[in-house]
Parts: sequence; structure tokens; C-alpha cells
Amino acid sequence: MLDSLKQKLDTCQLADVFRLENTLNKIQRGNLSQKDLASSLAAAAAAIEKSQRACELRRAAIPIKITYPKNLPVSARAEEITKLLREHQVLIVAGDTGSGKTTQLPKVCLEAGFGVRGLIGHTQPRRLAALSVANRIADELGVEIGLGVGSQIRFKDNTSGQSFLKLMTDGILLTEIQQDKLLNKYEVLIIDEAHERSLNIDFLLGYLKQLLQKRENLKLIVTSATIDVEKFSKHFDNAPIVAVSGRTYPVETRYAPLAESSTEQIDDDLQIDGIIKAVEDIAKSDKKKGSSSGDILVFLSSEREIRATATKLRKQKYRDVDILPLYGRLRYSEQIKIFKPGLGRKIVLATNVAETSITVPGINYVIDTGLARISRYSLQSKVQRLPIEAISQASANQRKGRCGRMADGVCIRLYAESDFESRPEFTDPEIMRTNLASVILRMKYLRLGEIEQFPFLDAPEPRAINEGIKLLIELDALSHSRQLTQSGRKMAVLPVDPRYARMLITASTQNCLRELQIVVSALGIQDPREISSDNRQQAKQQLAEFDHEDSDFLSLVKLWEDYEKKRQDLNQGQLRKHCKKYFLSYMRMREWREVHHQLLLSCQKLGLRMNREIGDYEGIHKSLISGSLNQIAKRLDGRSFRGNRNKTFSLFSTSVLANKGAKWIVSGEQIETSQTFATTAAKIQPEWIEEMALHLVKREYFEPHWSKKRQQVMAYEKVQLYGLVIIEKALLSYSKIDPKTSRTLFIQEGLIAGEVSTDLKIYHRNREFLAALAKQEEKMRRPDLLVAERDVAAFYEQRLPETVCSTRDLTAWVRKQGTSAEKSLLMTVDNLVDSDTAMNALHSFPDATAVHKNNLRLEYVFEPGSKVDGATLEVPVEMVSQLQQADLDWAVPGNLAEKCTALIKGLPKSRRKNFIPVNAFVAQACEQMSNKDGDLIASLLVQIRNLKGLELDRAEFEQSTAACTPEHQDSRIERLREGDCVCGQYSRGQGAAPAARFPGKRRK
DNA sequence: GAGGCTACG
Repeated sequence: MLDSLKQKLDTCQLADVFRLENTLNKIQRGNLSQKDLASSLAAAAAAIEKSQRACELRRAAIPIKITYPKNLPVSARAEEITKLLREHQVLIVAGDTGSGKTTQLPKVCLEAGFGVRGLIGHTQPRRLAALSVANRIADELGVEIGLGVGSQIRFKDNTSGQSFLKLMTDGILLTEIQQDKLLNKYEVLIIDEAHERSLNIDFLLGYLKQLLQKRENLKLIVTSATIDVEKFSKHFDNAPIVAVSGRTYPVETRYAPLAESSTEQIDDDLQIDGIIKAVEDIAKSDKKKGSSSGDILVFLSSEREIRATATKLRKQKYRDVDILPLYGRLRYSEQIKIFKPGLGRKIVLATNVAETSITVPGINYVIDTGLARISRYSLQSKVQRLPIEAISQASANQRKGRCGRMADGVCIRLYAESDFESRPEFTDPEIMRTNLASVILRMKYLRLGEIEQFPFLDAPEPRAINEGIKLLIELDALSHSRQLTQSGRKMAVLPVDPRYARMLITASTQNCLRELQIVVSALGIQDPREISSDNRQQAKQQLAEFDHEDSDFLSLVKLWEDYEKKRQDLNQGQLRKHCKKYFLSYMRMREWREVHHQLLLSCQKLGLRMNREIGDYEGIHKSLISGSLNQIAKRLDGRSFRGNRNKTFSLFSTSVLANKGAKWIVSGEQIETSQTFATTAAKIQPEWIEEMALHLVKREYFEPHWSKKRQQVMAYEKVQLYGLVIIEKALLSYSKIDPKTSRTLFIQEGLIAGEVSTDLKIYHRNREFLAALAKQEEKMRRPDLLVAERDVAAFYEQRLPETVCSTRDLTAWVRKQGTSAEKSLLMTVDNLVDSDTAMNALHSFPDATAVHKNNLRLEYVFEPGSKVDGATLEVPVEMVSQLQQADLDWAVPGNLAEKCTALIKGLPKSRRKNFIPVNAFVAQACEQMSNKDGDLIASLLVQIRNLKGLELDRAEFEQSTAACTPEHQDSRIERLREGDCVCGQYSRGQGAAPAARFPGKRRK
């Protein structure tokens, strides 16, 4: 039973085989009871039967007899292709327009027996093509569209269980991978128009190369114009190539260069003259032939050029000629004029739309300027650019091929043949010209491994891959370690650009998802407002009704809301009229609604939170900023803005903010054409940018300082995003940012400077203690001798935990620790002053001295240069007459040595040399000196006699002090009389802070 | 003072 079921797997749906095989294997392995075995087998048999029935349903839908139109070149090759398809997994079919490959290949697959066990999937780059190809094939097969032949594009799934063939856009197939990585429901895949090398196609071809190894029963047909076909073959391990000729008429190529040399600048006028001449040549030769048939298609590079050319051509007043512009943004009603018969000859002036997207019928002549705007992504400025470039040979030939579809054609190239020959063979594939963020996000989501290893047809540069990754990190789809984030997973499944997906995700947390769905769906489609140079005034006036004064995005929301109301109130005819009145494209408004609806469903599925109340300005614009971190800017002057990465750009005149004074803006899109322009924009606050760019901003802190007002350490912050200063100088608490510095500053500028406002007892007690010590130092004229700031700082640093860096921290810590903290913070001489000499010195500077049994107060001031500087003895007036020099000389023992040194150094050189080294002598002398010998000089003379055996005269000291000149300050002793004061001054060195001075003595 | 073209559970 099990074996017979296993055999039946070959007739099941491919999509079911893997699952059914697993079930059967489980039954075989599992030691099931007799009863369970029977029921399991029955269930498996039923499932297999169901799958077989699905095959039968398909088989029944496929016409038994398949015929090919005889006149199509591919028809003759049907048999050969069938054979190759059976023998090979991959087949490359090369064929130009009119070969019939697009319509006939699916039929060949059917005839070869495919389409029963799985779908034949057939992709097209454009929606319209997918639908029309589906119709034509259904027609030719005589089956109903939507049943046997199905189709699926973004908003329309027109397939059924019977479908054996499915036409779809390549984007649809791409998203199907996310549901079924093996694409199990397909038996054959046809990737059409591979030569267009869109991002989608390149990704699919890379993905399929890997998939083919895992799915041996999958067949792949890649079709392309006859451009670089070997490349596709090589990519798929030398897959066979079937080249099918196109069914076209010969096209004559004429070269009519505008300039003598290719380096010469070609301006608009020169080009228009060339076009006029070409048109007139065509008219002349037609006249000669006597036939005047055939329309002319002129390829130009931009809308502006087309307008200028059209104006000039119309001025020529040709008879029976219609001048018809054709470009993507052109109003639909204008576009369809090319399909309607007109007065006579049509001259269609077109951009690249006419190269692939729109087929202009009845063209016999092509005039090619050889130029096009080509989208490129600047890795440097991260801005999309649209430079006008010389097109590739392949593109020129594609343009040429636009004539000669119905009869012989002529292609006039407005450049030299040598110019053509020198051009690149192929246009760079899109993957080389665009930001890779969306591709990378998709690959991450599908876990396809390293991007560098992925088998792309043309591998993007590592630099470009890095840029894509950077953008995804900016959008927080990837972490800094390049892992898919939670929001990245959501972004991958939202059917919009990663940037827009980010906006939606942010919006769900900012309570404005409803608004962002409206905005994002609008940004994703072409602007539904049909504004052109001929209706600008009027259109702007009408649409001004919906203008929001600060935000183009909110103007869109207003427009949407009004339209939704009208849509419910009006019938279709009235609605169309409404659109016309407001210069809205009915079709694009519909597309807006369709995209919006799709987003609504996607967001719902992801569980993104929808807001019921109206989203506020701040939230909406923060959401926009989150997806536009490279598009924010600060106004420089007038129209120009400075964006990040040091780029400048202008605001396009269509923005409500144009010519207004918004200082900061976010823009939806920036494109570099003749200069860089931002189109949609809104006024924002720089703080919003910071909030949305927390993972990217660079912060610098400066001027950390103690703030008495805030009782903590503050600093200023400068915030930059990609080089743009968002916040110049913001005051903030510094303790979290740099606790170490903050603690140091708290100690120095707060605790030590005494700027801490607290009622902590220990703080005040220490302040008093330090004041007492400072007083003591003043006596000694040695600030910092007992306790320097650094000692106090070290004291606190040792005792305060690192987290304490503000008054509040200190209070909290002391309260928490209680007495132990107070004990450890208590300053004493023992734990603060550690110099023995300093301790001794304390006794040498008494607060009072006994003079004639009176205790007189001594006061010390350390204020060099000031009259009160020095020690001052307070003498009652009645005692002044009794006062002697000796009383003053011995009053402050601490000054003794210095006074002696000064005296010795003041001696003439011949004397002075006896005392070298002076310090040693003075130290020895001072030990013996006392008031017993009289005054200071007398006592010193005694010691000079005792120690050196020299007899000096008192006058020698007194002379020397008088002889002292200012030039010899380091040995100068001056005695100055100032009123009733006697003071001695002594200074060491010039300019430097005096280290010690002779105390001044003042009599009151 | 001025916008090439596509595409998406």
C-alpha cells in the first residue's frame, strides 16, 4: 500500500509532493498500531487523490490541440524548443520584437506537457504588459481569461485553481518568494524581457540560479532581446540559446551629427535646428517619392526639452502635422493622442517612455538625439541623480527598432557614427545605478547569506553594498552588527520602499499611522496633481484649497480627505468632473487609493497600531523624519538649504514652504538634475531630528561646569547628524555623561569653592575647619602649605563614591550611610595635613606675643602689594613709645630664618662670601639666636662671631639695606616710612609670585 | 527657478 502511494506521488501537484512524501515517510518510520496505520494511510491516500484531482482539473483546462500562428518566427522552432526544454533545465530564448516569443513560448511549454503538475509562471516587467499578454494568450488558446490563463499584478489577482499559466509582473514573483522560498507551485518559469536588467530581474535571475539546484523539476526560460545573450547562458552554466529572428522591416540608419566634433557643446537651439532639419529632410524625400506616410518619433531627454522643441516646431507652421509631446508626467488625455488618428503626419516628441513602456504605433521615422536622463545614485552625497547622458549602443538600437515594425523605417541619429561606435555597448544594469537597500533587506529577510556571495549577473560593487547596508542601519532595519532588527522584519514585508516602510513603523508608535498611510501611498505613486507649465497658475490656485501652510505632506492628507468625502457623495461622472476641476488625475487618484488600501491591509497584518484620533503635527513629521534622516536640512538663505553630508539644495517652487522662512525642514525626496532639488517638504523642529536619529547622531560636550543654580555639574552639548549641526549648544546635566569629570568638578567647584547649598552638618563643619587652616597659612605667608586644594580634593575623592557628583547625590549618600559617612568625611589635622614641617611651622606663627608683659595681638594678612600685607602687631597707643625694635624682631619666630637670610644676602659681596652656603649658616645661627642678645641684628652679630669668628659692624647691615637698588630685588631690604607704619619688604624674583616676604611691622 | 522610466502578499 505504502509503495503504491509513493508511486502516485509522480502524478501529484509539485507543490504537494514534498509534504506528501514527508507524510508517507513518517508512516513508514513510525511504529504505528494497526488501527493508526490504517487511518494514516487512508488520510494520505485521500490527500494524494486530492492533489491528483487538482492536476486533472488543470489538464482538463488545457486545450488538447495547440496551434501556432504561422507568420511568427518562433512557431517554426516550437519542436526544437520543446526538445531542448525536455533535455535542459534552463533555456535562453533570444528574439527581437515580433518574434512571437512572449506569446508562443507558454504554448510551447503546454505542448511539452508542462502546466499540469504545476503552474507555468510568466513574468513581465510592466503591469500593462502582463495583462495584455495574458489576454492575447487566453485568446489564442481559446480559454477564458482568469481561468486557464490567469494574471496577477499589484492590485488584481485574476487566477484560479484551474490556471495552468500565470502572467504576472516580476515584482509579484519576487514577493511570492517570501511565502514559498522554493516556488513549489511552479513547474516552469519564464522570465521575459531579461535584457531590461531591472533590479527585479537581476535579483530573480540570481535567486533562480540557486533555486534550480534545489528544484530539479523546475524549468526556466529566460527570454531577451538579442542583446548580450551569452551572458545569460553563461550565468546558467552554459544553458542552450535559441535565437529567434524578429519579424521586422529593415531600418536605414543615417547619421546627422549636430556638431563638427563630439566635444563641442550642444545647446538646445542647435539640437532643435537639427531636429527641424531632419524633419524637413524626411518631408523632402517623401515628396520625391510622392508618398507622405509615416509618423516621426523623436527621442529627447527631458520634459523641458520636449516643450522647447514642440514650441519651436509649431512655429514652423507645417501643414497637416500634429506635434505631440509624450512623457511620463504628461496628462493621460494628452498621452492617448498618440493613438488617435490626427490631421496628417504625427511628430511625437518623447522621452525614454517610448523606448520600452509605450509603443507608439505607425512610426516610420525615428530621430534620436542620443541622449537620456539616466538615474544614478551618488554614493558620495547619497542622493539620486538624473544626469543627461549619452545612451548606450543597445539603447540607441532599441530606439531605432521603434520604427520598421509595419514597414521599412529610417533612423536619423543626431550624432556621428564614430560617436555611436565609441559608446558603451550596454546601459549599466539598474543594480549598478541604484541604492541596494531594498534588495539587501529582502535578502536578509530570506536569509540568503552574504550579499557578496550571491550569484548576481553583475555583482554590485562592495562600496554600493555597504551603502545599502548603511541606509538600512540608518533606518534601523539592520543593527550596527548588520543583523535584521525587529522592525527590519516588518519593513521587509511592507510593499513600499524601506524608507517609507520605516515611516509607517514609526507612525504606529507616534499615533499617526492613519495619516502616514495616506502620505506614504502618495509618495509611492506619481503625483496625482497634474500641473504643467501651461496650467500652473490655475492649477496652483485651485489646489491651494488643500495647502497646509507648513507641510506639503499634510497638504496631501487634506487633499485625500476631501477626495474621500467627495468619492462617497458623488457618482463616478461627478467625481471625474471634480478631478478635472482640481487638476487631479482620476487614474492616479484611483491608484493612490489602491496603494493605500494595500498598505492598510499590510499594516493590519503586521499588527501596527492604528490611531483613532487625529495624528498630531509632531508625530506625523517625526515619522517622516525617521525615514528621511538624509533629507533634513537647515535654511541657509532664500531658497537654499544646507543638508547633511555638507550638501546644499533648493526647495522646489511647488512646495508650500518655497519662499517662506522655515528654518528646519524635512523633505520627502531629493533629486539632482541641473541642481539638487527637494520636492515635498515640511517645517520641523531640530529636536525631532535628534529624537529620531538617536542611533546616528554624534554628540560633543563642552564647557563642563559647576552650576550653583542647579547644584550639579552641567555642560553644553553639540549634536550633529552626518555633519549637520542639529543642536548648537544645549545645556544639560553632565553627571550621566561623564561621572568622573562631574565628580571632580563637583568637588572642586562645588565642595571646595563652597558653593554647595546644603544643610549637611559635616559640610559646614569641614568648611570651618578649612577656614581655620587657611588662616594659619596666612600667618606663614605660605598658602597651600598646610592644605592645598588638591589635598582637599584628594580627601573627598578618596571618600566619596564615584556616583556622587551633585549636591543631591551627596545628601542622598550621606543620609543613606548615616554616621559612618559623616565620620569618614570629617576633616582633621591628622587626616588632612601630613607635613611635619608644616606642623612645626604652626607654632612659629603665634596669634599673640608678649611685649613688656602685655599680650599683644598679632594679625597676619597675605596680600602682597597691599599696605596691610604681612604681620601686624596691634599696639595700644600708650605703649608705642616703649616699643623697641627687639619687640618686633622676635614677635614671629617663624620669620626668623628668612629675615636672617635676607640680612646676610644684603651684605656686600666681600662680606657675603663668608657665609656660603647662606641657608646652612642661617639654620645653624637661628638655633642659637634669641632675644637675650638684644634685637635681631645684635643676636645675629653674636652668632657670626661665634660661628665664623668674624666681627661685623651693625652698620654694615643697615648700610646694605639702604644701598639696595631695585635692580637687585632678590637681595633688597627696604625700610619705608609711611605715616606711623614701619614695614620691611622683601621679595624674591620678578614677576613670579612672591614665595615669602618679610613681614611688615606696623605701629598703630 | 524647473522632474527620466518602471515596480510590490
